[in-house]
Amino acid sequence: MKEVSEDYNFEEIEDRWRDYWEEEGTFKTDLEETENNFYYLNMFPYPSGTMHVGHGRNYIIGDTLARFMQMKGLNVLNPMGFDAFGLPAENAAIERGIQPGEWTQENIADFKKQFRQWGIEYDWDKEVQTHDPGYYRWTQWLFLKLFEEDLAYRDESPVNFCPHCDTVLANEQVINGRCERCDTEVEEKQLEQWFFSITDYAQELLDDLDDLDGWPDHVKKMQRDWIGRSEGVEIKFNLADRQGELDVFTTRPDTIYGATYMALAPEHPLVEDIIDDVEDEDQRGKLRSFVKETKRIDQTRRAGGDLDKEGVFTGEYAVNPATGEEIPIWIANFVLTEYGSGAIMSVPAHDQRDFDFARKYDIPIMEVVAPEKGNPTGELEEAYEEPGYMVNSGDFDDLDSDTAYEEIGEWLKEKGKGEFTVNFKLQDWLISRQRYWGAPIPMIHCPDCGVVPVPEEDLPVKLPEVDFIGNKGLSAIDEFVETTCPDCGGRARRETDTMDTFVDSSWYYLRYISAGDEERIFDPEKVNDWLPVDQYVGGVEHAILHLLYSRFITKFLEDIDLVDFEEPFEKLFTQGMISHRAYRCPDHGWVRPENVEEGDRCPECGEALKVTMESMSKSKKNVVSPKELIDEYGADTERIYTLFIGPPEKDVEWSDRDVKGSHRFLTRVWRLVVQYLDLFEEEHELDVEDLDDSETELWRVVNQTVKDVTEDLENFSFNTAVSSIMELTNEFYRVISEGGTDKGLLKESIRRLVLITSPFTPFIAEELWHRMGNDYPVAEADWPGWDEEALQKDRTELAVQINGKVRAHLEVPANIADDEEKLRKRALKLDRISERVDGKEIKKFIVVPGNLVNIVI
RNA sequence: GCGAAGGUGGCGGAAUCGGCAGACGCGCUAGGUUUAGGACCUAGUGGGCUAUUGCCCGUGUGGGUUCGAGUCCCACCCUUCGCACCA
Repeated sequence: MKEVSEDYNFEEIEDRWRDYWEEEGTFKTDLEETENNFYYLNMFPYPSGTMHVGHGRNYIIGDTLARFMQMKGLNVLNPMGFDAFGLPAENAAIERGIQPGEWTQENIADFKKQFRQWGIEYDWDKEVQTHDPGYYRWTQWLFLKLFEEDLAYRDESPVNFCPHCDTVLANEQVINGRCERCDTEVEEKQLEQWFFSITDYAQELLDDLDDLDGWPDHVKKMQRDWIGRSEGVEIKFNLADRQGELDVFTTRPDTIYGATYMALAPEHPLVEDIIDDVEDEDQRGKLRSFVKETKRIDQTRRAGGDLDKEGVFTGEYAVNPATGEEIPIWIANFVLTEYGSGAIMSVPAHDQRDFDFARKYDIPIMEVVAPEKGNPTGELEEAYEEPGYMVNSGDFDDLDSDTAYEEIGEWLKEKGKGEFTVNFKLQDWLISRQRYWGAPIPMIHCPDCGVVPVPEEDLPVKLPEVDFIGNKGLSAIDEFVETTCPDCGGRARRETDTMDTFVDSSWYYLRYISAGDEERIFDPEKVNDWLPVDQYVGGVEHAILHLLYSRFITKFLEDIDLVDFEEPFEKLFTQGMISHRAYRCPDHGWVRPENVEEGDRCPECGEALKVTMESMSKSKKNVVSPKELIDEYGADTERIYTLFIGPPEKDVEWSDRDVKGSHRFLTRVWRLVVQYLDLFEEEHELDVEDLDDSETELWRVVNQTVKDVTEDLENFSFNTAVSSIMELTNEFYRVISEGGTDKGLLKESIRRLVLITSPFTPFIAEELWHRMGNDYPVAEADWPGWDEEALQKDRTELAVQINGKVRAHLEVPANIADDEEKLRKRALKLDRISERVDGKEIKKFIVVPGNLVNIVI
């Protein structure tokens, strides 16, 4: 044993091994390998600003798992890249007068530095950056393929437009209906834009969720809700006073006899026609202003449901195809233009929304479904939305409503007035952005040939390099816009929209396999070897869009025979966010934790601060920077604390105080191992037979810990894995203090301790591993196994209960732990038991082997 | 409003095929060590009563099932997240 143990100098240690791993190529992956492949993937980041300890969670989890699986003998691919296009880069560029690419590259360099500091190792040979022309060339290629298959099309759609800035705004740039820059009221403008027909895949995207056993249920639920499938009937209503029909979608065709009015969304095409034909000027003006006002109100608020129902009567009527009656057509603010046909038949008796509206405007309420057969409720206080029996429905009376659904549907179909259909909430994917910093949509507008795709061989359509001062996107750059038509060679204009960045990220996981390939989007053979991704990990905020778009693109690629799998991500894990205390003064805003005065008071005014837990963000001044933390404690401490802090799927609170405990643990590991390094310079065999009781117990705990940590890592239970290793360390100290000295035992136990610690805290483990005489990276060592026999105890302690309450403990040899007769005898001999049991009848004697006995009296 | 997850010490959290609640860590208390502080080491730490052995209570609330419930069932309260006029 060494007399003086060297201090744990994490700074020196961590510096040493970063270069070593890089030089050794420890984490390079051979993609030609086809056996034992494991594709682990973290969602790639948007490189903006600098990372804080909250960002670290995702990557620390990934690095820990990748190292673990590598030691288990898997050929692990754990790549990283950057989702580099997007608005913040463009804004930063406008503010600073530089290229968005410059800003992005700086950030990427920062991110890489941070990964390195954390000891998070990637095979950078496989890196992808979505703003690299070598990447977005294939994003554009993908667009062309979709266009070829008629899955990319142009249509009119509203955009947010700021008349003051003369520019289109993204949704997040609109604050309360106003431009975030100049506070001008935002206008809605109709523009021709590009869409992907994701709705063609709606059913498939829904059905295949059932096969994703490795996905969390709540994510699948969110996707199901988002897709929003519902079955119903599309019904045609004749108009009373004009040509044409009014189409509506309903899930309750059985209630058609109760349809007492129609309601149109203000955007419905019929609305304009009707208003134009209104003769009374007052009335026309009234309708106009209602429509205008309702449209003006922020769409999201309208869809949000917190508005009172309002509407106006158009003066026109439709004919109920069931009753033949004329029913009024209203324009109503609660009808959504984007769902169904933007018009509904209203059945106030059996739909609460229609009921509220009818009450407000005195529209008749006709009950057509009664809870009991032939027994209508009469006066309704609220809509009856349950199934029941038909009344007031002509020939369909007394049928149960489910049967009526089918029969009325069929009847309408025969009359040519209805069709069974399926409706989805899912809309086609609007991919156009009127922005500079994205992948240009590779299309050309020719006055003679129309809209023409850029030939594949002309890709990429590169972003022009320009002085970056404007904010109008590509349309303002003449040398980009002006081109020639690939078909006729005449003068033509380029499409100036760029693609939504979700397009970039919908296929990046495929490109890692063929990063840098200039001939094709990827090598299908290798992609089929490696994908689907075995384990995907990222934030739950991407539960819907990113994952749905990726699934869509994968299904499309499967349809054009480029891949042979239908789902990109076999297993999915969504990790929670890290929040941190945030202090806010009512007068002076957010205050940095280190500036807070005694008693949580504001340093400016001394007022009591409001303390809340908030996700880390610069604006709330509550970010914890990895740099300061690592300077004080080292990267290993940050890593293990991040994993120890709580269950990875849950949101957790960062505590600067608790970090100390993790650091203390590493110091204990360090001291423990360093003092026994001498053992590794000599031969010492472990012979389990030679151990005393205390030493045997250590050996048992070593084996148990290896088992627990292995299983915990496989189950994403990092917090309990870390606590097991802490327990093992405590056990070492216990044995040593009790005089345990078996050299074979200590040597082998310490070896295993270092091995199982290494995925969590790779720097300290690598250092100790090398000091133990190994000359290759610990990540290339084999993950230790455990000996089932060593897990068994010789003696075991049982609780002795009387009527379910623990009254005594009994230590017995393990081999009689399930022998009822012997246990009964021994238990009854205990003073504390006999006192209570003597003279009473034992009604029952229950044995839970190895655990407890319960005497019922 | 609908849906999901969850309520466990002073704090973060363990333990759910029903079987000794509170592992591990923080904090706190006492002692040791140190020129001092920090760091480190040892012991203790759910609450109440008790000199101690020990007794009673205890996992959001109230019921229930069971020899035995944090865990299962019923009702309710609260928190967080997601969805939210989808016809």
